[in-house]
Amino acid sequence: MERQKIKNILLNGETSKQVLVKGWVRTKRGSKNVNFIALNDGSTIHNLQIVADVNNFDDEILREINTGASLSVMGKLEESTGSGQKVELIAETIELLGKADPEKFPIQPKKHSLEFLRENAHLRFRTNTFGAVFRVRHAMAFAIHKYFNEKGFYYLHTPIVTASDAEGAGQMFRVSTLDAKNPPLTDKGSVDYSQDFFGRPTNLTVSGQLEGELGATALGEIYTFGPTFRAENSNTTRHLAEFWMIEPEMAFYDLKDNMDLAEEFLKSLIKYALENCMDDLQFLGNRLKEEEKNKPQEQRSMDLIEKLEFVLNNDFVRITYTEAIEILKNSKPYKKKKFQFPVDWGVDLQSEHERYLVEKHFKCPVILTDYPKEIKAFYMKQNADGKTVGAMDVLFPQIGEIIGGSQREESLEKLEKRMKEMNIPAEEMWWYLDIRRFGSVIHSGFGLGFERFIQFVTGMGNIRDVIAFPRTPKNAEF
RNA sequence: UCCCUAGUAGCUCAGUUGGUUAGAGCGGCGGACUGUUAAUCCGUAGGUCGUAGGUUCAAGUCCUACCUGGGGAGCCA
Repeated sequence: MERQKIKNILLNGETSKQVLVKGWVRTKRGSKNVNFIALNDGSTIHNLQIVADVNNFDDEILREINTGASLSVMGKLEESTGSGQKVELIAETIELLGKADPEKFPIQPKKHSLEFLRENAHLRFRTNTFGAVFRVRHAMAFAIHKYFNEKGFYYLHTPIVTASDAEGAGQMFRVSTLDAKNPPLTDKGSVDYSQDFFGRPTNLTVSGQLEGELGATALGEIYTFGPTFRAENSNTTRHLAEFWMIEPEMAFYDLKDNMDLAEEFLKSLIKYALENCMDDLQFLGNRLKEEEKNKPQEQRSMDLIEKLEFVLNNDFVRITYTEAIEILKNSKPYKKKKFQFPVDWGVDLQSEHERYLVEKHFKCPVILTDYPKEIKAFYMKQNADGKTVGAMDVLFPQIGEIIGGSQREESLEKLEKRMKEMNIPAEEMWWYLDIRRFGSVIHSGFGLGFERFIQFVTGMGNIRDVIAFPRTPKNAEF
């Protein structure tokens, strides 16, 4: 007999039919004559209720059906006489596939703190919350590929190991096969990387963008979706040392095209989540409400599903950096000196400023554009005013910057000049400059932090709870 | 990296101005129960109070250092 998924049975199972299911026990309840087993197989957040007549089974096997144990159950699907579920499985045979010692299995049928579950990341998939998060995460990854594929973008695999350290996106992880205790040295006493595996210093990538531009200026539109590594000592709810990033890069796109794409892209993902993950989103929404029950009203977040629908149905606000500075200077917290950091044209916006704009002033996702060139990367399109560059950051409530992107400088001359000003070694990046030498075109792109986006969709407050095995400073367990 | 905060039973936490033998709920185990919904009821076991020093007649409680977690900031996605 073929095994059926619980999702399928709950959706369109026919009563009086013989079915076979396999899964893990969430709880077992019982009385003298009958035992109820909530079985979950990961296909859905919902459990299938198994009804076991005590008289039909050995005491031995019933005793070993504990939370966490795995079972194979065959029986007849029937309408449930109890409330809480439409159908239930009247067990005829139960095979205990794997025991779970109730004294040792850490996941109990009760509420666990997210901190505790993080320390049991290998088992936390077995909880409702993490089951929901990882099903949604999968759906979003799939929706990303679907969106770009339908738009004619090509999925480009940019390298994980890179020799360029000029990407300017923070500290990198060194990749080396040299003996760390006793590395070969040059005459001058520094480490001789010419003897290393690649014959030069190499690192894990901090961005696939530069290689992405090479692909885009031939294939037209590409995107990357891969792991990214930053060796920053960041200890926040929004940072990981290893995270996943989506980086589309498009030839012939100017900054406005870039913004249009970013907005349409985000909305299509949210739409996909609402259409395909409603069960899980509802659970996550309730979880969030429960968690925030003790918070004062004004600190509570909007209902998860309402929030997603709101973002889907409203245009993102688009303003320039200069306009944002004006708004901040006229704001109440600025006048009352509530901001901790200064607001002046030329300084980078702090999270408190971004939060004010998004959460208080506009109450809506905001795209900020045209930042001062001094606070942005060398490759961004230099605007005619000589002061700003064609950058765009998409700011979301609670998460902050979810997308960072720009139109890229396509003029070889201007780019080389800017690199010189910023002390970026042009010789090492000859390949990056070559696309400006040969058939240069305007082009744009952006990077979406996948985990930050999953935080937004699931309402999870800590980025470590939306990736299976988080890598953070001092933590690489599992 | 900086600031704040926490670490007591398997989990979540209480533990008074330092004072005798360290507490609860949940979970586990044993039993009861006519179909339960994180079932309920009765009983029971379970602790090097994060680690190392120090102050004191006396430290879970006070002090110092370190470790780990959480929140915030910076850096960024």
